[in-house]
Amino acid sequence: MPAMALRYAILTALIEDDLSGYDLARSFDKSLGFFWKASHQQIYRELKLLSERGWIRGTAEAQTGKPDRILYALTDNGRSALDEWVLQKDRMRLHETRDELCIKLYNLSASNVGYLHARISERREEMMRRLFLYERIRRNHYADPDSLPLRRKGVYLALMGGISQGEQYLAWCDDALRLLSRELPEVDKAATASADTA
Amino acid sequence: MPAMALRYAILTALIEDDLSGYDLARSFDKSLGFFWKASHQQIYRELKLLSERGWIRGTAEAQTGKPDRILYALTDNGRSALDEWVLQKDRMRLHETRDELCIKLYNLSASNVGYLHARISERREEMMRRLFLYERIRRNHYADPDSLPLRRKGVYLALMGGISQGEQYLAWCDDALRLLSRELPEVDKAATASADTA
DNA sequence: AACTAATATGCAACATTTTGCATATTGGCG
DNA sequence: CGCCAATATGCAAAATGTTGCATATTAGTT
Repeated sequence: MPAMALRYAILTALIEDDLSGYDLARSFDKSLGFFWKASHQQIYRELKLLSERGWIRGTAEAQTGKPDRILYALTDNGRSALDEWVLQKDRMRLHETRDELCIKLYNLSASNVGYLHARISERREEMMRRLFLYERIRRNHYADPDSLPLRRKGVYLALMGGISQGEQYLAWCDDALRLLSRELPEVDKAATASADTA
Repeated sequence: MPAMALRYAILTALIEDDLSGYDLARSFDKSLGFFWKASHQQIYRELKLLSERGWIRGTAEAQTGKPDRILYALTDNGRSALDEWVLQKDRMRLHETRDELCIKLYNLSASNVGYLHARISERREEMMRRLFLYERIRRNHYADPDSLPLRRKGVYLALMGGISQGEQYLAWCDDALRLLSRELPEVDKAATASADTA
């Protein structure tokens, strides 16, 4: 059987709560989604497969003020499939950044230094936003890690990994922006400076 | 036209040297490959397409002691396609870890804590090896970043990103291993301790 | 002389992810 | 009332990545 980590990410998301496809799509935009992204199409397709396989059970539910939705719950079969998967060998893909920006940096030149500076600034902003979110989750749910049940300690570790990686990324952005601004043509430099104070 | 970052990663690798498919496959195992991995099949397929499109030119070359190979060189068309791509909008995928291990951590339990501890140890080892490599490249080629030509400064930035991310990852592994060992059953704990000293 | 390893290239099938489109319901705004 | 936004679900095709196999050359080993 193939790797199909998304499948197990979905099962994992269903451990504590019953969720609809829509809920899952949104939760893959945060929390678990920090480590694994998925579009709603991937999720709906997978939900159908999991349902046919009997690993989850869907129940249609009428909602007031909104279209009906299907709430999915983990079955016993699904639960044990998940437990088995955790113990299965995974291919150790060690943090391949897979960010086009890195390749673009290999092409740094006078004609694109301004553009790349701007892209890194954007990423810095975006990471900042994400870190606020992480930190909020941490404060609200993981303030006292020692007192957490074992499973939540695992989630806590993943979260802390995300936070410290994010902080490292911010620091790198700052270094990169500093180096690049020294190479910026004077015109761009002025524009960037005024954008910073705006 | 689609993103196809691999295509441009290959062109980037050909900026300074002419390389064969085999050379590329190996260079995607280091250097550029820290940011973008590719199998030899992906590379050969792409080389053929790029060749047909006239962005690279392949020249068969007899070698003494080895089978013939095809050396590829960037053409002027390829060079300008690459320059244009750098300035094109990329989708900002912010460091999605995409490591199954993170999802598995969300499933931490007494029955898998030993297994997960072992997997994190492996990753720590692997990252250590990678960092040695990074550091060697840094010492040999980027010891004095200020004196580098502009393009190489970009490569330097990517490299430094890799190094500091790697160091952050090592620190996270240590934290995680410490937390997990406190949850290890006594038998496993003894086994882990003796493995450490071996 | 057969066997193994490294070099060097490639196809076909499959798995996975992304993109573009399509549809329906309800609530609020102007 | 018509339009827009959010909720909620889904198909089909294209792009991208992985796996398994196949082939050929040369060097060194058994």
